[in-house]
Amino acid sequence: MPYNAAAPLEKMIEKLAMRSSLLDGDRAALISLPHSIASYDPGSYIIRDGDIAVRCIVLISGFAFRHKITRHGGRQIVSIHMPGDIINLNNIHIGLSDYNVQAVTSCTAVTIPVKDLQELLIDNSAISAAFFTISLVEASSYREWMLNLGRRDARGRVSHLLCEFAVKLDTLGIGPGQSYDLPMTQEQIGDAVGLSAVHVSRTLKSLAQDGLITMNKRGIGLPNWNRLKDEAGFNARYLHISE
Amino acid sequence: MPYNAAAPLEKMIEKLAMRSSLLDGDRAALISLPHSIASYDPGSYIIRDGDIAVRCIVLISGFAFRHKITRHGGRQIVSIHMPGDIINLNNIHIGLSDYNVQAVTSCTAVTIPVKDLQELLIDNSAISAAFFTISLVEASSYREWMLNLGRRDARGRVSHLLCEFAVKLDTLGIGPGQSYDLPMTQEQIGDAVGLSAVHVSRTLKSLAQDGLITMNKRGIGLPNWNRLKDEAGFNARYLHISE
DNA sequence: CGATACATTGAGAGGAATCAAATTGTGTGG
DNA sequence: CCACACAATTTGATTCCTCTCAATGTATCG
Repeated sequence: MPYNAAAPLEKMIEKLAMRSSLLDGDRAALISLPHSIASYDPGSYIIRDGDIAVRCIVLISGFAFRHKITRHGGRQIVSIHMPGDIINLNNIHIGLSDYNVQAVTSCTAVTIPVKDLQELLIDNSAISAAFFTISLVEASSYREWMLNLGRRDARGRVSHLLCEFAVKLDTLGIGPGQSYDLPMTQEQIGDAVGLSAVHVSRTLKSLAQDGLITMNKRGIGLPNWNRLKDEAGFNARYLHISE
Repeated sequence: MPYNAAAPLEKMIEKLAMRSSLLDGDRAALISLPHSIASYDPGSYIIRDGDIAVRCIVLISGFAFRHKITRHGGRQIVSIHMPGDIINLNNIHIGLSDYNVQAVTSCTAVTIPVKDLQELLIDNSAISAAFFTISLVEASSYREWMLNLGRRDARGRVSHLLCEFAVKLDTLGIGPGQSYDLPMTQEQIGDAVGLSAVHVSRTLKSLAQDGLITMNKRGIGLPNWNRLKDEAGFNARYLHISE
């Protein structure tokens, strides 16, 4: 059952289809890509800065993030990835990794030889356009994160991250929109928004006190989506989820 | 003289060729793209956040930057563009602009209908790969900027920007590497690295006092490239200039 | 029940923002 | 060549935000 065996790739295909219309033939071409399954423990590195990558890795379950580290040890998380994401999209055309990818939770992934993907892109312009578009949307997200890091205060930064998470989980059909499990420690949140873990704690508490969010354990509740969005200056447009 | 008339496109083609090997046929296909010339005054907007763009714009001379603005008026410059850059690469596949582009100096540009570019990408996989790669390199640069914004102090941020400028100008053959004209005000530098103009002034002075740079008017001298690189934690790898 | 990881809280220090003012640079026109 | 206006930079004083350090609280798990 080749089709069934390829079921994991469906998550990636759905993401691609969100970005560019794919015909049945395109889907079949994607499913027939040679690939294998890998799994990763929480905290383990999937890719290391400086690696030469020869396989593209598609996250199937779990969460992972990309990060970079300064010479002084400062860590910056640059993106957070969910099932269906290609966690090293750049390696399609650039061998050298300029970031680390680390599993947040237990992760399973599909790995595909870059060579095979490149050949597919040469043969199939629709799929090529879909991958290209994914990369352009990633860049859009990076721009919004830069705005967050450079020009918003602590409350704005944290609430913006919470908003983005809510919308992306909702798109995946994971969270109900009202509340969700945040699979990150406060230290990781801090590394994503350029704050210390301590200050993230304070900021979350402050947001909770003002009724913008509720918290229990790792769960985040969004009792007042509009006020949270307003605090964050959040506009989902940059995610280009539906045009 | 169709070839001559298309000379402006050469700048873009060189940048594409840096990223992916182009054959003579590929170059001919690019040169034959329909296009027209536009020019922009310093400070004028070339693209506005929210626009639906139907033409791609290739900078031929001058400098421009992309920026985003928060609800409270905070501005974040997310990238700085030089001759040969496509200043709205995302519009190849995404119509809606999520950022502004503003001319820093007087600029001339070539504009190409998106539709024609898309058709070219469908027909020519080598050119498609080159554009895709450009986008991936942009993303790499964004990641480095995020690290700069989130996890470096004022001196590190400013010196990192100066290093990036030096390397990019050098690649273009504009600066001699020892010194160059920085075509940005201190306010613009601040908006690029997430600082106030006042603090940029202080930081530049501090760098100059320590002998890392020299300053006169808009000119920046780099008397000690190694020490500056060290201060910035700069490693040009992320620019993927030569693999 | 300790061991460990994560979260909370407080005190203090420091970096950068803001506000305000002075200075310098740049260009224009008389 | 000077006077003027305007933009950009520099400097100082003050305030505020966030960090660091340290201590404590709270789960979770073997």
